[in-house]
Formats: sequence, C-alpha cells, structure tokens
Amino acid sequence: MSRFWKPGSEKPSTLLVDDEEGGVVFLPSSSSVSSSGFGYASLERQRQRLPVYKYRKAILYLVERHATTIVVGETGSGKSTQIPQYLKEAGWADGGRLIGCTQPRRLAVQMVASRVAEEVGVKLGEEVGYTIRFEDQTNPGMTMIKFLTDGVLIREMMEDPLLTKYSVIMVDEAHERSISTDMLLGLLKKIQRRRPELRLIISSATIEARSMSTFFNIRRKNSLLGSSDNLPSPEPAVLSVEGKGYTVEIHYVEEPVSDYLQATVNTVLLIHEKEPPGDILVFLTGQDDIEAAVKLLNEEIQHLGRHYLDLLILPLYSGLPRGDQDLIFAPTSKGKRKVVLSTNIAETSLTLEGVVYVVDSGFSKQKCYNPISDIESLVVAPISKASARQRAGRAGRVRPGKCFRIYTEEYYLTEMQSEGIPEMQRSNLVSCIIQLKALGIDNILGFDWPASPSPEAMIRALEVLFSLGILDEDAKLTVPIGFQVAEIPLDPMISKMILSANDFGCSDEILTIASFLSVQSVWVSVRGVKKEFDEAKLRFAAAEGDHVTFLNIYKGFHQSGKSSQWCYKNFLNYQALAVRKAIIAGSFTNACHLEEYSQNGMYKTIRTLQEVYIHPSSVLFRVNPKWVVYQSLVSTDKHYMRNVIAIEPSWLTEAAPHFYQFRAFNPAPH
DNA sequence: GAGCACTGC
Repeated sequence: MSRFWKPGSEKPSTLLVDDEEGGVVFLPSSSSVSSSGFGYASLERQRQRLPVYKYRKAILYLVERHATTIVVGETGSGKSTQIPQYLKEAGWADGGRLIGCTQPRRLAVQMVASRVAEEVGVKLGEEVGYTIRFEDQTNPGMTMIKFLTDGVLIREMMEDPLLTKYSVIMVDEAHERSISTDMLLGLLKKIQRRRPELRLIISSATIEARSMSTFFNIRRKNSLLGSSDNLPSPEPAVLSVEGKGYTVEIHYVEEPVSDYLQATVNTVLLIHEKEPPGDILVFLTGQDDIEAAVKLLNEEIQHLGRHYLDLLILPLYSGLPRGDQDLIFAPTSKGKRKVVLSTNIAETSLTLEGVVYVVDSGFSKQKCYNPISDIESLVVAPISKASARQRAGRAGRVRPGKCFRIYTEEYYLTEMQSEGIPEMQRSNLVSCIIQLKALGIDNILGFDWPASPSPEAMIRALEVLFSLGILDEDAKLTVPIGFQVAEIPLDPMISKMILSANDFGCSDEILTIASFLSVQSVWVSVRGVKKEFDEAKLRFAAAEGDHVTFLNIYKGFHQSGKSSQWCYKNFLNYQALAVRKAIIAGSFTNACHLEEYSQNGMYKTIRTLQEVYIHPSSVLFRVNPKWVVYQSLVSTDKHYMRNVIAIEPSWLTEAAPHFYQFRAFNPAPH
C-alpha cells in the first residue's frame, strides 16, 4: 500500500497554477487581512509583482495592432484585473468609450470589479463598475471599465446590436466554453465584421487558443484598401502569460483501479499517514459518491485508531445547506487536517485556501443531450486533460503541492481527451436559439459558432419553438408572442405559459407557479425529517398535479397560521382548471398518455413515443392520470417526468391545433 | 419509492 504511487513525469510546461480571479476566494478568518490597509503605494507594488505586468507593453502593442488578441494565461497571472486597467491607462476609455470585461459567473464579476476599483482608487460603480442580473453598479458617462457576465452582454446587444459603446471587450475564462460564452464569441465575431475597429481580447487558460485563433481569423472585405487605413490586422495575435502558482507533483496509480471510491479513500488515508500537514481536496462526481465516501472514510477511521481522528471530513456540493458550507471555509483547528470531498464546484466556482493535496477521481457528472429523443441527462463521464490540470492546480495555491490521480499515467497520456466537449454541443438549444432570433439572426443553421451544435439539435429546437408559436413558418419570431417570449429571461415554455395566462384570467396564479418552476425544487430545503416532510406535502397535494400543489403551498404560505383551514376547495378547483389550460399552452409538447394495461405506471410521450414515468416526488406518483403534461424530464435508470399535471386530451387540441390536429387521441390498445 | 454536476438572463 505504501508504494501505491509513482511520480509523474510532467514537465514545467504543465506547471500548475490557480486562478485567483475566476473563483471565489475564501480566507480563513484568522489569517484574512484587508488589502485596503496597505495604501496606494503598496497596491501599486502588488500590481507590479503580478506576472502579467511584464507583458503590459506587449499586450497594449498587440491590442493596438490586432482586432483580436488571445491571451493564454496560466491563471493567477492577474490578467482579469490588470488588462482592463492597462487599457484604460492607454486611453481606450477616452471619449466616453467603455472597456468591457466579461466573466461566466456573477460572483466573479463582483469580486474582480471591487478589486479593480480598489486598485484604481475609485468608488465601485463610478469609473469602475459592474452589471449582473438584478444589479447594475455603473454610472453612464462616468464608468470606463465595466465588468459583466457574458449573459448580460448578450442581453445588451438587444438594445445596441453593435455594442457601439465599447472600444474593447475582453472575454475572460473563454476556455470554460459555457453556452453563453460560446454564443458571445460567435456574436462578437459577427460584430467585428461591421465594426473592424472593435478590439477583442479572448482570455483562456488552455492552449486551445489555437482553434480560437482560427475562429477569429476573419477575412475583411476591404482588405484591398491596404494597411494605410487605421484598421487593425484581422489576424489574431496570441500571447502566453505564465501564472504564479506553485508546482504540483503529479502521481498516478500504477494499475487501473476497479473501485475508484475505495481507491480514493485509501489514498486520503495514505496522504494523512505519510505527508506533512496540509488540507486534502477530493474530486468526486456527485452527492451520492460523496456521501458514500464520507461513510467509507468514517468506517476506516474507526478501525485505524487515534491518529486518524485528526481528519476532519467535510462534503461539498451546491445542494448543501448554507450552514454546512460555512464549515468548509472555517479555519482548520490545530493538529487537524481537513478533507473536503467535493463535486466540480471546487474546480471553477470556488477556491479553497489551504489545500496542498488533491485527489482526482478522473470523473465528473456532465450534461448530455440527445436531440432525437429531446432528453437531457446527467451522466458520469471521464474528465478531460484540461479539467485534470485545473483540478491539480488547486493543490498549488499556498505552497508546492501534490496531486494523486486515480487513473494511470498511460490513460492520461493516451486516452484522455485534451478538452471537454463544449456545453453548446451537449444541450437543448431552445433558449439559445430564441436569443439569437431576437438579435435578428435569421440563418441559425449558418451561424458561425466556435463549436457548432449538431444540425439535429438545432432543428429540434426550431421545431419546438415553431410548435409553441414562438417562430413562424419562416423561422422568424412571431408577433407578439415570439418577441415577448424572447424578452422574458426564462425557459421559453414557462414564458409562453405566463403570456397565455392572460387569456385564461389566471396571471397571478401562473406567475406564482412559474416562480416555483424556475427554482431548482421547492422541496429540497427539507432533509432528514422525511416523515414530517411527506405529511406536509400531502397537506398541499392537489389532484390536478404538481403545479397546482405549488399554488396551494404559496397560498398556505401567504395566509400563514391558517394552514389547517383549506375550506375554499371549490373555488380552488374552478381556478385550477383555467390554470391548467394556461400551463398546457406552454408545455403541450410534453404531453403523455398512460399506457393501457400498464401495471407499473408507464407513459408514452405523444411526440416521440418515449417511455416515461412519473417521478416519485410528484404528488401524482401512483395516481397515474390518463393524460398528463410534464414540465421537465430527468433521466436516471428510467426517464422520469417532474412537475406533472393531469389534463383532458381535448385541451391539447384546443391549445395547439396546429400541433395535434393529425394525431389520434385513442391509441389502439396492444 | 427516486434524487440534484455547474452556471446564467
């Protein structure tokens, strides 16, 4: 067991560093120091110590001469905070122009913006500001550097399609390839054709920059005019900036393991036994895995005795109650070693201080999408090399660290994909396409994406939008429904439902339901008190289905204290009918019929004859009404319908005659 | 009688 590992042979080219700008940094309260105490001169010295400082001139030179500059940053180089300041100092914000810098996450926007405001020595929201959904901290006419999420910038294009206020736009964390980042990159490329003077900076942690460079290498129509004009070269420049993380020694297993959970647990114990102090961060796939590993670890510790009681075992995933999450960031008491068992949340979204050892299972849960069945599912899949490097980098934050990979070096070198598949190619595109349509992009199939989604996925999304009446036969947004739906920042099916509610006089109720549908789940906040929970749910359960149940909950909440007196049931039934029709207007494409003679509650979808079942969390579970529509589908061992409502089949023809006119409503028994 | 990787407008 002690010779479990062999050192890896990675060269400094894969030197691992951490990102301080993309993630959220939590400092133990005992060691946290407010940097504002250092004063201006010290802040300036800190700025000059950042690796990116050496490249200040080079960056400004390239941005001046090239329409697009790709900065490959071993993260931690300070590029997110420094480059916008360099641009401002060089005059890119003169004349009322804006320097924009996008981030994929809201917290990152806020943190980078406040750091930069501090460094520039101004009040946040004035010269340096930020915009995220629900919060605009900018001052038009005053703000020069503006941080925003990429989603907000896409929304801004609806008002100002060429983003004329911006002289430079920096797209940060482009390697993460989120849907909104990819959409933004495609749109910015389009804008550049119309605004050749607009400068783009694409900041990426991986060398995938090469394909990015090909993507942005546009041929300008008027290139015959020669270089005498003031336009920058359309050929992208690429610049590499090193990071400032510590080296991380990589270890692999010698033989493939059969049980990665057990191997992970063994590795944690081995680190604790052999290695000097320093916290351990373990990457697993999900809550199930994490809970199983916690259990295994606790069992082993019971057997192994006193020394191992110094291990402080902490799970970390997004669904964790707030109080439990705080434990992760509390300082480790003396003589204790923290072991954080985490999902991918610790890979990009938040940063743990004090981690010196990383254990990488090599797997994560990833969304995947089948455009034929129109089903999105979460599957456990091997991670990419880029992910593996990112995970390892988490060990090199405070001092040189070690990363233990629960896979062989050969597997890493020969079988692991170098980059993950962009989210765009693993998703339902309904929301994405409606946004492009709203921006006036008619030829969706011809849109120039950094990574094209499959034609099947695009056609499926167009079909769904057409059937909802959001697009017409020419695939243009309908008036007014299509344009209205595009403006509402929700799932288009929910938006359509809200708009239809007006016709049925139940807007209040539908808005309540829509807000329930737009959160993860209304039930999850209760854990560990299963019996009371089930009883509470029964009190609110409505025969019509989950949607009306939400309404009951809200009403009960609203009239708190009188929850036992639900004596206006008839009135509720009358309302509920109209409410259900409005719901159908949004989700009739998700109608399902109970299979006759089915003993186990099997339904088939009307559209694709897919086998589906009512999710056990639904109030209609085991009730099995003949006809239902569902809000969403989750796939595990079976396809489960979540948020289900009972309907009359005639409502379908009423809501969507164009969709259902040729279909039979009495499928022959078989 | 099952489950929730992570974001965002």
